[in-house]
Amino acid sequence: MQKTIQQRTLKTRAKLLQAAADVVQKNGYQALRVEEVVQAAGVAKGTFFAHFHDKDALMEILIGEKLDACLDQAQAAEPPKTVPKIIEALAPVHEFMMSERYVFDLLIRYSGAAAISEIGPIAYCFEKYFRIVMMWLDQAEVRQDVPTDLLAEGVQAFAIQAMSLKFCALHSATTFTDRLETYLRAWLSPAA
Amino acid sequence: MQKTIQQRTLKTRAKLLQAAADVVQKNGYQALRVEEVVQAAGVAKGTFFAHFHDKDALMEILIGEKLDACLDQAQAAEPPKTVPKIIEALAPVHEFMMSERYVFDLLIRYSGAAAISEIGPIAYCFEKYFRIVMMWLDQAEVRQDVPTDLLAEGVQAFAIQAMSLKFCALHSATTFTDRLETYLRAWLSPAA
DNA sequence: ATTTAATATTGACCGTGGTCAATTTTTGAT
DNA sequence: ATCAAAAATTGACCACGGTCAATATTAAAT
Repeated sequence: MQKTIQQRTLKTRAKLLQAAADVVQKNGYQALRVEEVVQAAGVAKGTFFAHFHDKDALMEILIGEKLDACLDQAQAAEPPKTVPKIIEALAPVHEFMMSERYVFDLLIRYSGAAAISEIGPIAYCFEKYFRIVMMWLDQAEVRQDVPTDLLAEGVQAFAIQAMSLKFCALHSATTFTDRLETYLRAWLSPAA
Repeated sequence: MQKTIQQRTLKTRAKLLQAAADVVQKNGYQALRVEEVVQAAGVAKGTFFAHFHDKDALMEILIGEKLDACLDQAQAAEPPKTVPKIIEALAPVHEFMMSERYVFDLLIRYSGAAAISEIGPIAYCFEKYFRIVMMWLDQAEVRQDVPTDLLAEGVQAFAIQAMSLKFCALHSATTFTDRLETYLRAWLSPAA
């Protein structure tokens, strides 16, 4: 079983990705139409699905790339040691995650790898988020009666909860940041 | 502005809901096709959309009803006072929420009311979940340094996190119950 | 009983994601 | 250079959710 990847394959894929990025740039993720992408890329519709399993797979790549960049940005800063600083450091990440309802839903849907053999770009980002927070917590003034990895998982859970509520009219009295701060203070503060 | 609802409206709606429930019974939620429902109900496709804004709206009703019943079941039992008992009491609820990937995704998507004026069945259930847990926690041996409503929100957040990971091949080593127990012990235990 | 206005139903039609047999292009062997 | 097998591309076609102008039915007024 041999598998030669032709040059044009890479070219076509690049064209599709570029075209898709352009389309997103114009109207956001939610409004992206496969038809529009293939037209902009100058290929047939079937070609799209020869390169990406479905529309979601393309979205995973586009959104994953962006999210990965946000995570890099967060990681580049000085490791935060307090709850407000942690929230501040994660701000670009959370901001992007909440930028569109569509984006948030897709992120949640693909946050876990469906199969071990194939970790998608978004599941990878969630792992990265986890690792970054864990590293921070290792050197922050937080409760020590619980393992750091568990604390980091909790931060992720609370961040998602706070983001969920952000899209919820019922709880719009409190801002995302304030809510997350309340959560994390209760979760991370050292036992009195 | 008067609005007379005709008798047949109620009848047609009931027929559609019954037909939909039957279809779900046979093949689950994920596989439900609007076409199949209207055929089983003996009405035209347009009629369906005169009664429900879209397919999701029907799903919200069907899934919301079922979830509400599960919550009633949980509430009927003796108020649990320990973490394992709480998890046990919530078991039927979580079981249903995880019964299908499709169900879980839809629940998350509609967990927050999009508009204050119109709280959907699922958002209502999430509120109910929150209220039940809060009542339990008021009389349980849990940490007292944090308001009960915040504790209850946390339980919800951790439950969702644990369910998410249940669908994730990467974290399938631990069972849902074990994971949730770990989370809740760390979150609810009184400060040492 | 008729009329009329409000309400409900219909089904042909559309938009969009996704499929696949047929065709074209590339690669490697001779 | 020629040819055969593998790989990539094409676009007509399908599935399914959703729309809407036309039609049918109901309820209330006379």
